[in-house]
Amino acid sequence: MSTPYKPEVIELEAQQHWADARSFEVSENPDKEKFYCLTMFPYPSGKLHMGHVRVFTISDVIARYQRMQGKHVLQPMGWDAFGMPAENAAIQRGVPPAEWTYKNIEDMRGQLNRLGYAYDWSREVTTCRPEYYRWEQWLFTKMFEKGLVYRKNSVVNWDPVDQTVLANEQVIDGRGWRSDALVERREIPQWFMKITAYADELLDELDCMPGWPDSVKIMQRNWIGRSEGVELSFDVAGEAEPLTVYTTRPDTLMGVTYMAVAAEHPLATKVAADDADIAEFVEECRKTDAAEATLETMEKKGMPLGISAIHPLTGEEVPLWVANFVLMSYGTGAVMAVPGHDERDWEFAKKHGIEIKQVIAPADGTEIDIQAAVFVDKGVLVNSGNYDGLDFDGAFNAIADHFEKTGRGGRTVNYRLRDWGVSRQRYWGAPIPIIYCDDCDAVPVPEDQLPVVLPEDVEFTGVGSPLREMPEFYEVKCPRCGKDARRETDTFDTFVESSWYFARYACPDNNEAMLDERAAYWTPVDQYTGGIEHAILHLLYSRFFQRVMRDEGLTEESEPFANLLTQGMVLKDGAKMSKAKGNTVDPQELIALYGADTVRLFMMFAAPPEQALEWSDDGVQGSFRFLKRFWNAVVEHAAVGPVVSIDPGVLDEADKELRRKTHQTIAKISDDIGRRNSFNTAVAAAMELLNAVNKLDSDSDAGRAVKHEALEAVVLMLSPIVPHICHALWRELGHKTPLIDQTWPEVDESALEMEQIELVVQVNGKLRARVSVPADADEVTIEKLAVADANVQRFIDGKDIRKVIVVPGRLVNIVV
RNA sequence: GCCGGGAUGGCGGAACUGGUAGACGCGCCGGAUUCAAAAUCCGGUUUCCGAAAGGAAGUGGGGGUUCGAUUCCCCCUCCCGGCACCA
Repeated sequence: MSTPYKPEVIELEAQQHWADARSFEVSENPDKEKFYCLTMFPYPSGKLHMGHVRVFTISDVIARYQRMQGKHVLQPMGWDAFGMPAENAAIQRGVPPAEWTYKNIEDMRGQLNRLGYAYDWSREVTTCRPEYYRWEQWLFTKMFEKGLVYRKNSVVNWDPVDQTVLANEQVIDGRGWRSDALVERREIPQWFMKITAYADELLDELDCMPGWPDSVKIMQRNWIGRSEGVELSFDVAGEAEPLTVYTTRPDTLMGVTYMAVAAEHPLATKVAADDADIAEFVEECRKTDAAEATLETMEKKGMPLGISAIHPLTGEEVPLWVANFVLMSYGTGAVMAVPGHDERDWEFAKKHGIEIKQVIAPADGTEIDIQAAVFVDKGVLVNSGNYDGLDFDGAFNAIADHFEKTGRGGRTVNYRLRDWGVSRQRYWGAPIPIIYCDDCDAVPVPEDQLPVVLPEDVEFTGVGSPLREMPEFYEVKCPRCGKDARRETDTFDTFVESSWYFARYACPDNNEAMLDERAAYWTPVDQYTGGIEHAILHLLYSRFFQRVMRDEGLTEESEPFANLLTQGMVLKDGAKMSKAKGNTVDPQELIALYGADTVRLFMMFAAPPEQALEWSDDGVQGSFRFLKRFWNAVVEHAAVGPVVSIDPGVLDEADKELRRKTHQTIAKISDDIGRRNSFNTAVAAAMELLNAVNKLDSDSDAGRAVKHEALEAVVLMLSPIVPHICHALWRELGHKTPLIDQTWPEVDESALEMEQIELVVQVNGKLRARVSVPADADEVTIEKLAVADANVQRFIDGKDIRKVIVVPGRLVNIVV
C-alpha cells in the first residue's frame, strides 16, 4: 500500500520550505505588477476563532491565486491591539493590559503560521507600539493646525454607581453591566474629527467605486444621508431667540400643529425650573443610554411646555412640547411637527389629541381621510393659502424663496453624518497628544515631544483610567508658555488606529515619516477582505483618513481599497461568533485532529464567502475524507511510473471526455476564483474532476497521460485553498521545482470541442424530453428532432403548435 | 424604529445574463470487504402516485409580468448584520 495522508507531517514540511525560501517576503519592484491583498487585522483576543479562519483563508486564497497569475503579491498581517477586552482581562486576572496583549499576539501568530497563511511577517504592525501610534498622534496635531479637530460637549453613558463612562456594549437593558444601575446620559467635553468636511467627497466618490459591493455603497450613502431642505425660524412667544428647525418637507409647513424640543433644550430647562412636572419628565428623559437604537425604539413620550411658537406664515400660535424622541445632538434640538404627513407626528398627535391638518392631497385627485390614515407621499398643496395647487417642487421653491427674502431662513444641505468623536475615557489606547494650559488653552504636543508614550506597567483596577492617578504622566509644562499644565488623559477611539494601518504596512520601519515612497508603490489595497459588520464605521473612517493623509501630502490616493469583499459572519446558535458572546469554536482542536488543510477546505466549501455561515461540526470530516481520496488518487497514479505526453489523435472517447472535463474545469475554477470569488463552487468543480479521474478505467499510455494532466490541474488549482497537501503532491507527480513558484494552468480550447450536444425539450414550459443534436445543427433541424420525440408527441398530439422557441445550446420550448 | 442582507431536500449549499431546480458535500438507506468494528469501496436518496415507463406537486407566504420565474415587480412573515463608546 502507498504512503498514507499524514497532514501533521506534510504541513510542517511545506511551512518549513516557505520559511526557508522566504517565499512571502516582498520588496518594491516597479517592473512587476503589484497586488496588495489585505484582510481586516485581528484584535489579539488570545485565540483565533472561526471568523478569523474564514476571513484569513479567503484572503490567502486570493493572494495565492494572484501570485499564480504572475502578480507581485503583498499580504501582510498585524494587530489591532488597543481596546476594552485587554482592560477587562486586566481586571479579571490582575495582569497589565500590555502584558496580556503581547502574550496573546505571540500565541495567535503561532496559530496563523500553523494555518499556512502566506504572510510577509517582516512588515508586521502592532498598533499599541509607540512607533506605530506616534504617527496618528502626529497626524492629529496636523489636523489641529488645520482646524480639522475641535473640542465640544458630547453625550456619554454614565454609570452613577461605578462613577464611570460606559461603552454602549456595557449597557444592558439600560443598566450598567457591572453595577446594574440605571445608566444616565451625561455631557462631557470630547475631541472630534471633522469628517463632515469630507461628506460630499465621501458620498460622490461612491459612484466611481465598481470594486465595492452595492450593498456597502448604499449603506454608506444612507449613513452620510445628504438631504436638501429648508431651515426656518419660528418666533417663540415671550422669548427673544427664535426656534430654528430643519425640514425636507417645507411644502407641509401649513400643516404644522405643534413643535417639539429635546429634553436638554434651553427652553425645556427654563420651563423645568418653575414646573415640577416638566422637571420630572426632563429628568426621566436623561435616564436612558445614548444608543440610537434605544432612542428610536422606546415609547414616544412628551409633555406640553405651556408656551407657544408663532407660525411664520399665519402668525397663529402653535403649542410647544418637550419630547424624548427629539435629540439635542441632532440638528438644532427642535423639530416642527406635521401630523397629517409624517408617520411619527401622526401617531403622537393621535395619542395626545393634537390637531391633524391635511395640507397635501394625492396628485391623482383621490380623496383621503387624514384622521383615519397618515399621508406621507408628495402631492398637491391644499389648505395652504397662496400655495394651494402647487406641487412639491413648486411649493419647496416658493416657501424657500419666501424665507430667504424675509431673512428667516432658507435652503440648506443637511447630513445625517456627524463628526467623529475620538475621545475615550479609557486607559488602553493611544494618548491624545494635547496639553491643557490655563493661559494657552488646549495646546497640541510639539512634534519633537512625540510620541506621548502610554505607560505600560500600571496597576489596573477598573475604576477609571490609571492615567488620571499618575501625576508623572499628566503633570507637564505648557509647550507654549512653559507654565505648569495638565496632559490630556483620554485616549483615542481604537478606530483611529485601524483607519490607516493598511498604508503603514508598506513602511512599518520608517521612524522619520508616517508614510514614504514604498507606500506609493503598494497603495491602494487591491483586494480588501473583512466582515460585513464593518460596512460603515471602519470603512468610512478609513476613507476619511486616506483623504486627510492625501491632503497632508503623504499620498496621492483618495481611496484606500480598490476592491472590497465583505465576508459573512460565522454564526453559532444563530448569533455572531464573538469573544464577547462566548459562543466560539476553537479552530485549534480541529487542526490537531485533521490538519490545517481540512479546516481551510471546509471553510471555503461550506458556504459562499459573502453569506453568513452557520457553524456545524458535521462536514469537516467530509473535507478530510476528500483530501484523503485526493492524496490516494495522486500517490497511486504516480506509483505506476512516468507518463507519456498527450497525443490528441490517439485518444478514445472516454479519454477525450476526461480531457474535456479537465479543461472545462480549468475554465470554471479560473472564473470562480478569479472573477466571482465563488470558492465553494470551485471546490465542488475540483471534486467533480477528481471523481471523473477515479471513474476512468484505463491503463493505456494515453489514458494515464490524460489522468496525469487532470491530476496536475487539480493540484495546481486547489493549491491556493489547500497549499500543504498540494505542495507534497506536486513533488509526488515528479516535479523538482516547488509548487509555490508555479503558474496557473491554461485552458486548451481544442479539448473543449464537442460533436453532439444535448438539448432539453419543453412543451408549454414543462420538461418532456432530451434530444441529442449535432453541435452545429440549425433551428429547423433542432425543431424537427424535438417534435419527432415520442414523449413530446404525446403532449402535442391533436393540438396546434402556436410557437417554437429555440434557445441555442440549451432548450426548445413548444407552445401548443 | 431606521438602513443593508437572507430564506431552496433531513442538513450546508448549486443553478453566474429569465431557460433542465437540487451540482458538490454531509446525513441516511442498501451492498461489498471484515471473525467483528473502524476505515475504505460500489449503488440509491426532493415529496407524492406508479412494478416500470412516466405523471403530479415543489425554491418562506400571497399576488403580478412572461412561451418559460429560485431569478424581475408589488405586498407580507421570519431570521441575520449595522445604528456612531464591541472590535
